[in-house]
Amino acid sequence: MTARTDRETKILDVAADMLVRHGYRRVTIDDVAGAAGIGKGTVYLHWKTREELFGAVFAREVRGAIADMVTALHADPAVALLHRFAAEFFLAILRRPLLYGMVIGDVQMWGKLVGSEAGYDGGRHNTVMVSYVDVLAARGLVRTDLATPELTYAFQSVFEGFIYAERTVGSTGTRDERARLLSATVESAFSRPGTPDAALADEVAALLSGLV
Amino acid sequence: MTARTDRETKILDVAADMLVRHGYRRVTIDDVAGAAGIGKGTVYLHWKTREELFGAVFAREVRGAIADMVTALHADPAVALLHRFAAEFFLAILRRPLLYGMVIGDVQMWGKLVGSEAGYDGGRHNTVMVSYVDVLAARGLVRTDLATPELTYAFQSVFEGFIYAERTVGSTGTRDERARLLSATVESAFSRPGTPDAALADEVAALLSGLV
DNA sequence: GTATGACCAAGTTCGAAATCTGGTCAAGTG
DNA sequence: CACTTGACCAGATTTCGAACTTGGTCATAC
Repeated sequence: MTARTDRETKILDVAADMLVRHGYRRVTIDDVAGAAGIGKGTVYLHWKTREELFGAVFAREVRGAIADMVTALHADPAVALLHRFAAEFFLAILRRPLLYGMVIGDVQMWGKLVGSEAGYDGGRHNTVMVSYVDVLAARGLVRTDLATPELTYAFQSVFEGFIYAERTVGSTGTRDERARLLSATVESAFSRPGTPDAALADEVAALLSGLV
Repeated sequence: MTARTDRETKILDVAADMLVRHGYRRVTIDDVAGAAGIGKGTVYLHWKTREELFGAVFAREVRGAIADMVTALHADPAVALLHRFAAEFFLAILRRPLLYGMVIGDVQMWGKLVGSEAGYDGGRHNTVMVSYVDVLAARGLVRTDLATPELTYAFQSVFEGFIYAERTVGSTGTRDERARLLSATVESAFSRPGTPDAALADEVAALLSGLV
């Protein structure tokens, strides 16, 4: 059955590539099948509709970014700190044009799938972020004068502000420098000193994995 | 000549109202002239093109928001502090649907005028913000471990992040509470303790007025 | 000198015909 | 028999010219 999985991977690779290059509207199932070297009907053995196929492309991007975060958390538990987390996540998104396109709502790229929760539950995302911040709060790693929901809202606003600002060409310095700027901003805005251990990193990684 | 100015005001009032209600595409010069009780040709005695008319509507919104800021600065010099400034400006924008629509790039509302610098110079806006932050830096009212351009970039990212977050319905609390949350975020992220005097407030007001 | 609305060219909308494409499934393949 | 395929079709999309709308002008009216 691994041949089937390989084929699935191949189709998603092709679809992702064509999405980046031509955008949702212009990519047909025939195109994808052709470029993958299979018949159109075969695509439908994997996904019931076109929307589901592209939803799967998106879901894989999300899984990739989360996997990056989990890896980073294992390599260095300090990534569990809100400002380190922000910088890593920022880069994980910018590294993936399709993910970035979805976050900024690029209609040319994602067509009607923008903000359609295609293969991803935005409400769950929010819940997970609140839980994460709550875990940090319990360990005194974030400021305590703001309730967790407010702090999470503020953090997400800051984070998305930096993501959106990437569109502006007049950006300062390199992408890494902007990640560090985000980190410095989040650190002084929300973080409190402390050193996370592996257990905390695992807990955060587990939370993220719940986003599958 | 004041009759002419009155008429201009009337036309802009009508055009602004129709923009909010129907959006750029649906508002014709005939509509505006009709609702203003004048002939179509008369509109063209004030602006050379349709685009210029709506650009003037936008420019007036900007002037209104800046006037609010100048008033606030005079009423309380502490508004010159970055975090106070952020909260005031945030509310000044949200108070004006047309301005808010332009900031978030509402194409339905502003049509092709979104991001077209219609009657407003975005580059100048940036320059002014850098100058403002520089003034604060010179007085030790913001953190000094970041260069002014970086600090300004970070501030604007945070600010716009909170503006964009307003679109999300799942916002916490009231608009004023979110303004205070923005203020608290900016304060700990960028501000340093200090009390501005009237001279500083005037200086900042003058900078803003340069944006006409 | 000032205001107007009939007028016109350029742009937009409309509708029907032509084309394309998501999704199915009978036929083909190994 | 399990799997794959592409011809096929209905519904969606595009095309294209005709009908209509509207930005902008200017001769006329006041």
